[in-house]
Amino acid sequence: MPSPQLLEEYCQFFRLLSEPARLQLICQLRAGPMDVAALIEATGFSQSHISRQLGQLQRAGLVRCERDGVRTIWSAEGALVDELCSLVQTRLKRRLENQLAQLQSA
Amino acid sequence: MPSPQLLEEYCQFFRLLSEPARLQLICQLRAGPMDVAALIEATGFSQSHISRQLGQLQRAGLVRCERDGVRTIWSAEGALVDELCSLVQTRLKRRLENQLAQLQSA
DNA sequence: GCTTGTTATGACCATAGCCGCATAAAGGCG
DNA sequence: CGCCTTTATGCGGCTATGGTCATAACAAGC
Repeated sequence: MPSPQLLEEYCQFFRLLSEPARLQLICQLRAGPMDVAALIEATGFSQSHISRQLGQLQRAGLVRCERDGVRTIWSAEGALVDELCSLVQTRLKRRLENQLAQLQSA
Repeated sequence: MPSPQLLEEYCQFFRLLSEPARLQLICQLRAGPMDVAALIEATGFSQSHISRQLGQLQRAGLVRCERDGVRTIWSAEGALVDELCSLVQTRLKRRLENQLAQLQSA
């Protein structure tokens, strides 16, 4: 079993992804770097909300930014989140398939 | 980008893992099936707390139970969580290595 | 049926964290 | 230096949920 500290780190990481707004921001940025105005346009979230969530993601190293004059261009870092989502998706699919099979055999 | 519904499903799944108590229960059960008394002994959590968390994990299909008389034997289902944690661990390690390298070069 | 031991659940409190509003900070332009 | 634009942040309300206590449901043995 992982140590308590490591367990806590895992949880903090998963918590970042447990918020639809944050996960959506990451996925959006995976399509390519964008500034905050574009993220507002794409997601409909408020400016302050986006800024906060990006701050959290940045501290975790999931996202980075570079300043272009007064604008801030954000981009996603690495494919980790993609891989995690892919694994979860496979799981969700299998689960639905099983439920379907049970219904059909009943 | 994933659809909003799928995004929501991902988040709900990650939220399950974002709670130290739940993740610890899963990891504990990965070592082998146990009943609630053993989980209380191993984790120090209260009986009702454990029961609630196991309920959530069961509804998500991460854990299953079989009754042995009056006892309920719980076991972890599948290696998904292990794989997810392993990916995250790799990430955490790389991140620390980078920070260390930056400190040493400074 | 009654008692005992084990697990699940309803009621409740406390707290964490999202979310918006207003505003501050920072950076460019005339 | 003022002024505007863009982003970050302090404050506060609200909701969701972790956690406990008490109790109900359930199973087994007498």
